[in-house]
Amino acid sequence: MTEPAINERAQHLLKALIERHIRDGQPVGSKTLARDSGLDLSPATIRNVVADLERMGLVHAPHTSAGRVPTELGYRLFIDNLVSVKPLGAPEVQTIAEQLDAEADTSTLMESASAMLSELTRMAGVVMLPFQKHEALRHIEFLPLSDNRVLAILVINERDVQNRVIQTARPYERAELDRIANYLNAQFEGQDLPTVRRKLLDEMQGDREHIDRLMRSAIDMAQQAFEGEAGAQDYVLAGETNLMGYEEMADVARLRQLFEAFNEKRAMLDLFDKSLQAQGVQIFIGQESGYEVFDNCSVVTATYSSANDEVLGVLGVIGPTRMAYDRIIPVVDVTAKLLGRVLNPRN
Amino acid sequence: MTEPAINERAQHLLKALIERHIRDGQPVGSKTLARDSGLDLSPATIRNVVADLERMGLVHAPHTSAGRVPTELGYRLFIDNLVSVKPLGAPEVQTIAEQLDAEADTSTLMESASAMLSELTRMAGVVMLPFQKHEALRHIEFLPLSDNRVLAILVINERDVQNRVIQTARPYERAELDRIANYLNAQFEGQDLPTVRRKLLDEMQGDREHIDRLMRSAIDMAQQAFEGEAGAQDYVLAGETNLMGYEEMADVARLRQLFEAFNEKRAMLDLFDKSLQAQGVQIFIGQESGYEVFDNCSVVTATYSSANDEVLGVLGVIGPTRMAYDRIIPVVDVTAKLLGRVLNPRN
DNA sequence: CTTTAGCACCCCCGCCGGCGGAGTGCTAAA
DNA sequence: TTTAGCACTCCGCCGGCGGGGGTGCTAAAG
Repeated sequence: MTEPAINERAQHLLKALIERHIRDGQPVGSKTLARDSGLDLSPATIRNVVADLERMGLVHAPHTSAGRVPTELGYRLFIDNLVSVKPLGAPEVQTIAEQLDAEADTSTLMESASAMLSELTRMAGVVMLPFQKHEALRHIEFLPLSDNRVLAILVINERDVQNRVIQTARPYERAELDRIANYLNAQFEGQDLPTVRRKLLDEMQGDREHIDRLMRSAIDMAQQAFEGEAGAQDYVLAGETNLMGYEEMADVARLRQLFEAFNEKRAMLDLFDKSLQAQGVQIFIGQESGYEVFDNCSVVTATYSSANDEVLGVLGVIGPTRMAYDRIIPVVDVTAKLLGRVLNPRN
Repeated sequence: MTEPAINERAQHLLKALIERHIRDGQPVGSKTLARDSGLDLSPATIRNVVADLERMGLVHAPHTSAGRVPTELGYRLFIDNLVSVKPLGAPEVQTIAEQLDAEADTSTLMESASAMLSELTRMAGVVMLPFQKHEALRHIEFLPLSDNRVLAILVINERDVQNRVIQTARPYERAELDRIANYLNAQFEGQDLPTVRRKLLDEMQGDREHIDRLMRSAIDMAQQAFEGEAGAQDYVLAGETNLMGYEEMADVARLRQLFEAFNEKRAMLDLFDKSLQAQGVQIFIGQESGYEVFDNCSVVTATYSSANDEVLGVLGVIGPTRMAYDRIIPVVDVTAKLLGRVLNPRN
């Protein structure tokens, strides 16, 4: 039982069928297809071909004697081999570039990127926060609080400020904290966080008797300040409500699951992690994601990279599987490229 | 044409009707009401009374010869005069108190409060960020960035850290920035932000020729650092997805509008602002909010206050008008009280 | 005057059957 | 291999029908 060959003509018809279905959402029949496939074939012939496509699992009839609808497999083939991507026009690229304000701080930038994605695609836009692999410590500062607590302020990579409260064994004076901070700044400024963490660990391992009180305090505090710092992944989502506009999302129960998945983040982070394996645009169709909540949805992602081709993170959109891939793909692609470019100078 | 008097018995029946409707969501008929109103009346009598209630606009029949459903006016009367609030049990109060961790920083606290509200009520929980009326400047610090830009870090009220990038006329050295920060800290530490702003303005007005270069730079920078700082209101929302579980929210289009309102924040902030007029629990039923998006929804709010009865902010829940007010009201009330208590020590 | 039983009536809702439209698979001819 | 013809299938829509829940009115009882 050999698979029927999928010849040129069948591919062409599959393409026409999917494009048509993407446009109007209806099952596509042989007559319609005969009309706008471009090929000069009768409906009867087309029926034969489409029956083959069905046997191959590329299309599917919702019920006997209805037109055909693409299956996930059909979409897969379409995306891998058939889709003709429409490049974005220069003015559109221009607009995107302008929206991504190089002056803004990282999180604002992420937000405008995902807002843009959602606006351009009328679906939900997602931007995963960039990896902090190369977070360099810019500055550290301590402020005394009440009850043996100290507020640690870290400045990382030029302009990202983080702060946390740490517990100390005894109260510290302002002056003492300043000395500690000075020591740490002198020691570690400009180095990246993994390095700093490693060095701190080394210091700890060393003979603690032989290091002075100041250093010991400094190391203890720094240790606390940097801990838990190891990249808690997160993302910025925008335009979820766009998804409520699609009939294929009309089921409130499913919609709810989807939105809960957005809140819980697990599934999304997982999926976006996967798409880091390869560079460039990647597409997960329905079940391919491995998560039930994304049934009937596709996720189009792209990694964004610094000038030296180091992957900084990943962004994308999520919407119904029936989406206009020919337009979505370039939008995601271009946004990723531009975001990478804007983000680059700050590393 | 005088309004029919709403006597004791009619009120009792209205109460029973609304309680019943809240429980099962169905229109309530005379037979049902006769059974579980507690009064020993025949359905026929009840029909007469309920017809009066309808004339008064307190209940409404979805169609001829159907049971009755409360109107907004009916709910209003119910809430103002009839509802018997069930106080929370001590263990429940205990649980809430434990969830609100006094050690956490403000925004974490807001998040757990709204998560709690949404969990306890199975609706959406909202906590408006506390007013920063009495924000005291704790510490200010500057770090040089490239291109005549400076990163300003403000520590406010013990542990809230804010930062912004400011433009300067010329590049500054690290040492110079430190001197400026020292000057500002010496001058303003511990004072609240409005005062600081006013003093800065005064200094600006003064004869700029007679103040030295350092001070001038300091004032310019501080000016920039503090500007735009004037309380951008915001809130923390949790459990929106709970709302997707109610049949009265089954209409995706309306749901979408509601969620968009959550994102845009305008309507919500406005409504919460209104409820600051009075202390304690307040309830907006459907149209009363003045916003169409909240049709069929009720918003239950309560202000939370410091020990000296100064209102710090407001929190609440939003859900379908058909909600169990007897339970929701105390939950919101208690949460507000406890949040006020936890928040208090830090001012 | 109030309460109640009885009764006719009303409207919603779910169900069924018929019908038109769209599209299919098969067969046989070109 | 392609195509016309044809019988068939299924969906969606409409209208009719019946049952159930509930009402308003009337008249009698308290």
